[in-house]
Amino acid sequence: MGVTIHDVAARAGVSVATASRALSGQRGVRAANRDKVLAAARELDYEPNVVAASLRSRTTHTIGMVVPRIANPFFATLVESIEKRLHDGQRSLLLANSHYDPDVEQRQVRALLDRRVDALIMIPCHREHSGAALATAAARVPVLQLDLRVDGFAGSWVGVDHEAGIWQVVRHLTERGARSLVFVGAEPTDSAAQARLDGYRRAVGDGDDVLLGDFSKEWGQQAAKLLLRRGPLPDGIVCGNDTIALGVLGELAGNQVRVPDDVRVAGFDDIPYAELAQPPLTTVRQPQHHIADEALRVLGAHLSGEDRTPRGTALTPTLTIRSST
Amino acid sequence: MGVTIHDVAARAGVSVATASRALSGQRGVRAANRDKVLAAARELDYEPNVVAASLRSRTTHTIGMVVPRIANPFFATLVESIEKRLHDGQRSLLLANSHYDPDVEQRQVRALLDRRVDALIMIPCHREHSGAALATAAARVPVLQLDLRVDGFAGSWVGVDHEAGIWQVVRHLTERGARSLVFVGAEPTDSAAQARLDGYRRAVGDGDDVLLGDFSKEWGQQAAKLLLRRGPLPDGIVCGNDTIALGVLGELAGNQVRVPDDVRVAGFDDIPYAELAQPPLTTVRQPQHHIADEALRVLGAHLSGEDRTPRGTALTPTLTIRSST
DNA sequence: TTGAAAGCGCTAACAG
DNA sequence: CTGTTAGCGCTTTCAA
Repeated sequence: MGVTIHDVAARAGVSVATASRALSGQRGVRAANRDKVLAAARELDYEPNVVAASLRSRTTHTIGMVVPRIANPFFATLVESIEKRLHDGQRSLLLANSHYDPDVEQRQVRALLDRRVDALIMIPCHREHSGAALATAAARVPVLQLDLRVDGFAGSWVGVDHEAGIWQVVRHLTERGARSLVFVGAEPTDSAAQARLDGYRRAVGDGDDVLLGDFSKEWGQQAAKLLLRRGPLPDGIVCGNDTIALGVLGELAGNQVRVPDDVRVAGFDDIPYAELAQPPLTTVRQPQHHIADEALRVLGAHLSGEDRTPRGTALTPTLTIRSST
Repeated sequence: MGVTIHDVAARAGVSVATASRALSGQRGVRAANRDKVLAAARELDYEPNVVAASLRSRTTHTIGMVVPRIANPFFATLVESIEKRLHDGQRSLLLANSHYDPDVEQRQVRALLDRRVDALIMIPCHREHSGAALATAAARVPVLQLDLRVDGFAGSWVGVDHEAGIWQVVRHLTERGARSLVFVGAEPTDSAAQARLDGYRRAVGDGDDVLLGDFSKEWGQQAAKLLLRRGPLPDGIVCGNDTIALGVLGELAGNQVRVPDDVRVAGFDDIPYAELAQPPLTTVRQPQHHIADEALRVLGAHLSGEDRTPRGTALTPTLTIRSST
C-alpha cells in the first residue's frame, strides 16, 4: 500500500541509511546522493511514517497542552499563538481540556504522556490540586506552566504579574477620584484568582470590600445584583476578569445605572470583546503573543537540554484605558 | 528505562501475546490470566507505548482537526465539544489552525496525515480553494467537513442550515415592522458567508441592499460608519455574524443611535458575548453541541466501516430574540 | 486459550 | 561518506 523508505532507497540506488539521512537533512551525505534520494522521494510521492520514526528516535515532535477551557477567549488566543509557533517549528499540538476539574486534568496529562509528547504546556486549573498531575508529567518530560501556576511547584512558569496589573487598575481608579472600591473576583482556586485578590487587598489596604464567585459572566451579573440590592454603589468596581466585568456592565445597564458616571468598572485580560462593550471596558492587557514567545523559548531551551534550570518569567501587563472609567 | 509489555508478561508468568490481549481487553483470555496481567501491570506501573502500538496496528486513536481560527469563540466552542467527546472515547485531538489561508491549511492537512491521524475533521476556510487539501485527505482517511463546506466536494458534512437562519431573522424583522433592511456580511469566500448571503437575497427579493467585508468586528464598525454617512438609516441591519453585529452596535452607540428604537440589529451564531451586548443581541443560535454529537456519530460510522456513504446533515438553527430588535 | 515468531517503518550504532 | 544490521515496543498471524 504505502511507499516506504526502502522503495525510495532502491530507486535512488542507495541504502536505506543514506536515504534516511538525506531525507532528514543530516549532513554527511554526498550532494549527488542527497539529490537522488530527494528526487526519488518526490517521484514516488513518498510520505514518511512519523509513527515509525517516533518509535525509533523516541521523539514525537508533538507538544501536549492542557487548558481549563478552550472556549475561554483568553485561553483560545494563547492556544492559537502557541499552535502557530509550534507549527512554524514543525511540531504539532495535542490539545486537551480540563474543564477546571483536577481529576480530568490528571487523566488528560496521563493520556498525553502515553502518547509520548516531547513536552507539556499546562495551564493548571487549580493552585493546589493540579500539583500531582504536574509532578507526574515533570518526572517524564519538560513541563512549562503557562499563565497559571501551582503553589510550591518548582518548575518553569511564564505569565504576567497579576498583582501589578490589579495595582495599576486601583491606582487609575483612585486617580480618577474613586474613593470607595469593591473587588468582584473569583474564589482563589487558581493562581491568577489568588494573585489578583492578593494584589487588590494589598493595593487598597484595610477595609477591603471583596465579592468572590467564579470567572463567569453569570457571576458578574449576580454580583452586580448584590451590589445594587446592598445599598449605595461604590465609586469603582474592580473585576477579576473581563468576563465578570461584562456581566457586571450588562446588569448595570439593565438597571439604568450609568457607567462611568454612576460607577466606574474595570476588567482584566483585554479579551476581544472588552473593546466592544458599552461602554468600552478599561482593562489590563495581557501580552499573549509575548507570553507564547517566551513560553516556547523557555521550553525550547529545556528540550534541547541547553538550559534545564526552572525559571519563572513574569511579564508586565499594561493598563488599557477606555470609557468605562 | 521504561517498563515494557515483556516485563509485565514475565511478572504475570504468561507470554507477551497473552499480556497484550489482556491489556487491550480482548476476549479469549482466561480470567485468571487476565487478572494476573492486570495486577502485574499495576504493580510495575506499566505505561503502554502507544507509538509502538500505532506502528503495528496502524491506528493512532487520534483525530486531526483543522479550523480557521481557534480564537473565534464560535469555533472554539465547537473544538471544545469535539475534544470532550473524543476524550470520552479515548481518542485525542491533534489541532491545527489554518488562519483562513488555504495554503497553510493544505500544509496542516499534510502534517496531520503524516502523523497518521485516523480521521480528519475540517472546517474548510474557503469554498473553492480548500478543495485540494480536502481531496488529498479524503484519499487516505475518513473526512468530515464541519460547519463550512467545499463547493462540489462529495464528502460528509455536518452543520446548520444557514439560509434558514437568515430567513428567520428577516421574517422576524419584517414582523416587527421593518420595511427597509440592509445586510452587513462577509465576502462569500467560505460557504457560510455564501449561504447567509444567498439566504438574505432570497428572503428579501429584489432591491436587496448588501455590504460585504469580512467576519470581524472591525468590518462591523466600518460598515456602520458607512451606513451613517450614507444617509437615513434602514429599519433593520441583518449582520452576517455576531462579531460583525457587535462591531455595528459599538459604532452606533458611539454615535448616539438608539437600538432598537432608531434601528434594529441582528446577528448570527449566538456567541457567548451576544447576550452581554448592550442591548443584548437578537441572533441565530447554532446548536454546537448537537453539531459536535452528530459530527462524531457520522465520523464514527465512517471509521468503523459500518456506513461510509457520505451524508450531509443540516441542523436547523433557532432564532433567539433579545432586545436589539 | 496460549505462545512463538514475524514484522510495522524507521533510525542509530557500528563497520567499512 | 556509505551500507549492514539490530532493534524501538507492540500486535497479530499461525500453529499448537
